[in-house]
Amino acid sequence: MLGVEMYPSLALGPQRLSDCYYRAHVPLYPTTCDMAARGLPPRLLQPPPATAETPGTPQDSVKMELENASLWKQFSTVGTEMIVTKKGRRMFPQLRMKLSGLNPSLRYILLLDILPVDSSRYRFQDNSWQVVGGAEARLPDRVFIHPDSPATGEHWQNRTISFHRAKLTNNTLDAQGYIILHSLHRYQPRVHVIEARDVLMWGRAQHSFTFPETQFITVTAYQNSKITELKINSNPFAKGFRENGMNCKKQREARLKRKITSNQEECLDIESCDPCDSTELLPQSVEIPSSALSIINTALPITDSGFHTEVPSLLDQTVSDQPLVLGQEFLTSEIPSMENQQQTASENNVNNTLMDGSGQMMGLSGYTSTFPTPQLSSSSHASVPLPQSSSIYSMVSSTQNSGLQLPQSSPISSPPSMSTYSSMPSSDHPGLNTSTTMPSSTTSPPGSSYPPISPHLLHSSSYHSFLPTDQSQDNLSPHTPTNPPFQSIPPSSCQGSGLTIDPGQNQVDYGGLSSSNATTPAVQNPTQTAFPFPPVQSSNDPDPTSPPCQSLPQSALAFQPVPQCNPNQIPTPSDPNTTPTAFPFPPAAHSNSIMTPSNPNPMGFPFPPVQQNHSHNLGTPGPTPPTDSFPASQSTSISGLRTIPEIPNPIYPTTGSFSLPSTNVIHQGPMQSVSNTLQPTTAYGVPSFPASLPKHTPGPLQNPAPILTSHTSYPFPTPIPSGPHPLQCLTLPSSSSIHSVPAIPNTTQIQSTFSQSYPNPSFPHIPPQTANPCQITSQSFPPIQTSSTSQLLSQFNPLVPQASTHPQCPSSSNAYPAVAPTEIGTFSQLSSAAPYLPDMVLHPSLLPSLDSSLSSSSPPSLYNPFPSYSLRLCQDPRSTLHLPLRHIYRPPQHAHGQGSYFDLSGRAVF
DNA sequence: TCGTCTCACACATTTGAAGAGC
DNA sequence: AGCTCTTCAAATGTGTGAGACG
Repeated sequence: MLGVEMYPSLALGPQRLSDCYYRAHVPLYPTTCDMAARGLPPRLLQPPPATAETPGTPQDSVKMELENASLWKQFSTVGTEMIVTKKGRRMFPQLRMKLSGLNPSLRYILLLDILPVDSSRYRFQDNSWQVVGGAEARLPDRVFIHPDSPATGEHWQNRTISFHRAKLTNNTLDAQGYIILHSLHRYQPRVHVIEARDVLMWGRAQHSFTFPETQFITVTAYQNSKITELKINSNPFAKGFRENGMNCKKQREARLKRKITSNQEECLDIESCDPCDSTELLPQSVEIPSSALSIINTALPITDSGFHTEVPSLLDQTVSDQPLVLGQEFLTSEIPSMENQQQTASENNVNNTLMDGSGQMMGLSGYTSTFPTPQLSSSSHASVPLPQSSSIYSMVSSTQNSGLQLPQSSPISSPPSMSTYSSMPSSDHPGLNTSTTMPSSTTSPPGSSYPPISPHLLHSSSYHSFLPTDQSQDNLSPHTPTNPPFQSIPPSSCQGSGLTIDPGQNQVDYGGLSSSNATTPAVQNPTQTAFPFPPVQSSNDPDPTSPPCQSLPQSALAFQPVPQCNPNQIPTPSDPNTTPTAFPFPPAAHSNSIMTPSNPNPMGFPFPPVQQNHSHNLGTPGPTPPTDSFPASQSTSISGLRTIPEIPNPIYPTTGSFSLPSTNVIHQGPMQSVSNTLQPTTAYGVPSFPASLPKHTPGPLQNPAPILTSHTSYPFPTPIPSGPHPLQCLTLPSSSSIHSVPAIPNTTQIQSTFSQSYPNPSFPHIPPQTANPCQITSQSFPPIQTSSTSQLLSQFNPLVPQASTHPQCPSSSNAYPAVAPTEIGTFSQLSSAAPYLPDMVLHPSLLPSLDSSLSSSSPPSLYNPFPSYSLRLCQDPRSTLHLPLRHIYRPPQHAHGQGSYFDLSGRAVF
C-alpha cells in the first residue's frame, strides 16, 4: 500500500517528509458506522492473530522497545492524560523507542497512529476515570510519519526514535495534519514499521507495535492532579510550574496578588485621585502580596497541587528522601535528561534507569494507595500491581484464548511489585465489552476509576508486530465481514463486524478481543472488570440511533488495541526495569496467549483494561517471549490484522495488494483460515471491520465487503510485475479505521482540497495534467478502509478501484463526521482533475538529507538518501494511486514541525 | 448548576539567525 | 572564504485559571 504515492514526501527527501502531510481521505464513519462502532465491543478490534510467521523473514526479529517506558508506566499508573487543543498539542511523555532486528540495509518508514481503545467516553469522577457514555463518532484517522522516514534499518536502530513532533488536536477541521482525537476518549498509540525496499516496494514487511502503557485519555484540561504533577515534574517545558519555578503556584499567586493589589491601587488612585492616598495604599498593597506569598508558601505544601513541597525541584528531588507519591523522584531526576534532548541513547538509558527506578517506586504501595485503585464494581479486582517488569506478562501469558484470560489477571494481580492497581481483565474493559450483559458495565463501575488498561496493553513491551504474511495480504480484507474469522459471529451479534460477538455474552470471538463476557471469566464476573463498560456497547447500546449491527463501531476497533499486549505473547521480562520491548504483533498463534486478559496491566494502568481478546491470538501465548521480541509472531501476521494489519506479506501475494490490517484484510481468502486463527489473537489487531461493517452497512457490505477487503488489499499497480505491489501490501491496520470503513472520501473533495489547498508547493514537479483520471476513478477508489493507514494504503492501490464504487462505505471525505454511505463520493474528480499526474519527480537536493532530518535526536543520516528513489509520483501509469499525491500537501507548519501526517480520513483538511 | 472547552497568560525550552573569532 | 562558536530573538511548548458555552 505504501508507496511513494502514499508518501511522496519520502521520495522527495527528508525535508519534504517533514513538511508534507499526507491525507488520505478516509471518510469518517458513516454515522451508522459510528453507531455501530459504539455498539461493538472493543474486542472486535483485536489484532489479528498472528498466523504462522514466515520463518525466514527478517522481520521476525524486529523488536521495538519503549525507551521511556518507566515514565509511561508512571503516568499509566495514574491514568495518563493527554491534552488536546485546537492548535495541536504534543504528547508527553513522548513516544520514544528503539528498534532492533531491522535489516540495516533496507529502508523503512515509521508511522504513528493512534487508535481508540474503546467506544466509550470517559469522565473523571471521584478521582477516577469512569465510562459515561459512548464514544463520539470516529474521527478521521491520521498517521504521523516519522520525519526520518524512509531511513535504513541501520538508521533506525542506531538512535532513539521519537515521535515527539506528533501533535494531537481535537479540532475535527484541523488542517495542520495533526492527529485528531476526541476529548475524553481513550486511545492507544501504535507504531508501524514498514519496509520500503524500494519506492515501489513498500510494505513488504510491516510491523506494528503498541505499548499498553502508552494508552491515554485525551482531555482539554487535566483532570487528575497527579497527572498534572507528573507532567510538571517530567516535562521541561513545564519547569516553570515546578515548585521552584517562576510560574509555580506560589509565584503565580503572588503575581496575581500583586496584580490585584496594583489594580486596586490604580482603582483607588483613580478614584481618589489623591496622590497621598495612593502612597499610603502602597504599603498595604505591598504587604498584601507578601502576605499572600507567605500564605501561599505555607499553604502550598498542603495543597494537592503538584507544587507541593513534596515535589521537589529537580535538585531537591534528587536529594529528597521523601517518597514521591507518584514516583516523582524518579521523574524529577529523569526529567532533565530526558527533556533536554532528545535524547541520546545514553541519556535515554540513564533516564530509563531512573525511570525504572521510579517505576518501582510507583509500584510501591505508597503510591498506589494514593491512587484510587479502580474499584470494580463488585468485586474486586485484584489489584494489579504495576508490572513494571515484563515479567508480569509472562505470568499472564499464555493462556489461552479466550480467555479468558481472567486467570491471567490473577497472575497479574499477584505481582508483588505492582502497585495495587486493579487491573481489569481486558475483557472487563468497559469499552470493550459489548455484551449486553454488561450493561451495568457500561456504567463504569464506581470503583473503577480508571479503566485499567488492558493487561496486554500493560505490558510495557507489548507490541504487536504484524508481519505481513502473504496470507495476510490476501486474506485480510479489513472489511470483509464475513470472513471466516468473523464468521463465527452470530448474526445477531453485530454481524457486520466480523467479530463474533456473542450476543448474549457479547463476546466477540473475534480474536483476541474477545471478550465475550461469557467467555471471559472476567467478563462473566462483573466484578472483575475494573473498567466500566462503555455504555455504547453493543446490544444494549443505548444509543437508539446506532443501528444494532452497525455497531461496529469504531470503538470496537478502537478497542482492539489492547490485544497486542497480550501478555502471553509478551514476554515479561523478568526485569522490570528492562525497557519493555515492543513486540511485533503476536503471531496468530499467540492469540491464545494474548488474551490473557486478566492480566491486568501489570502496569497497573488505571485505564480500564482493554479487552484483549485475544482469544484468538491466544494461541500463541506460549512462547511469549519475554518481553522482548516476538519476531516470529509476526510472520503469522495475519492474525495481526489489527495491528498492522496485515501486512503485506513479505512474500507479496501476487496480488500485491496490501491488505490493511483492517479486518477486511483478514477476511480475505486465505485469511479466512487464518482469520480464524487470527481472530483470537488479535491482540491488537486491527479490528476487523469487516464484520461489522459489512453487516451494518447495508449496501456496501455486499460488495463492499469484498471490496473492502480488496481495499485493504488494494493492490497497487506497481510496476513490479511480479507480485503485488509492496505498497499494496502495506496495510496499516488502523484498528479504528477498519470500523470506519469508511467510505472513501470523495475524490473530488480530496482533490480539491489537496490540490487546491495544498497545491503544488510541495510538489511542484508534478504536472497537473498527468493526473490520470482513469486511474483514479472515483469508482476505482475503494472505500476507504477503516484503518487510516490501511486506508491510505488502499487508496494508493490502483486496484482498489472497484471498491470505490462501494456504496457501502460512506465515504466521502465529507463524511467526516459521518458520512452516509450514499454520500460516498467518487473520486472522479481526482482522476481527471488531478493535478499531479506526474510521473516521476526527482528531488535530488532533497534526497540527501533524509536521514539527517528531523528528529533532533537522530544523528546524521547514516545512509545515502534514497538515491534510487526518485520521486515518482505515478510510477505505474495504471495505478490509480495518483490520489495520494494529491493528498499530500505541505503543512502550513510551523518552523519546527517535523514529521508528516497522513490523514486517513476522507475529509479535506483545511 | 455542572461539565467541558477555549483563551490569554507567564514561563521554559528549542530553534535558527546573526555576529564574532579563528 | 569557510568554519566553528557564542549570543540573541523568535517560535514553540507547557500548565494555569478565568471565562464562555451548552
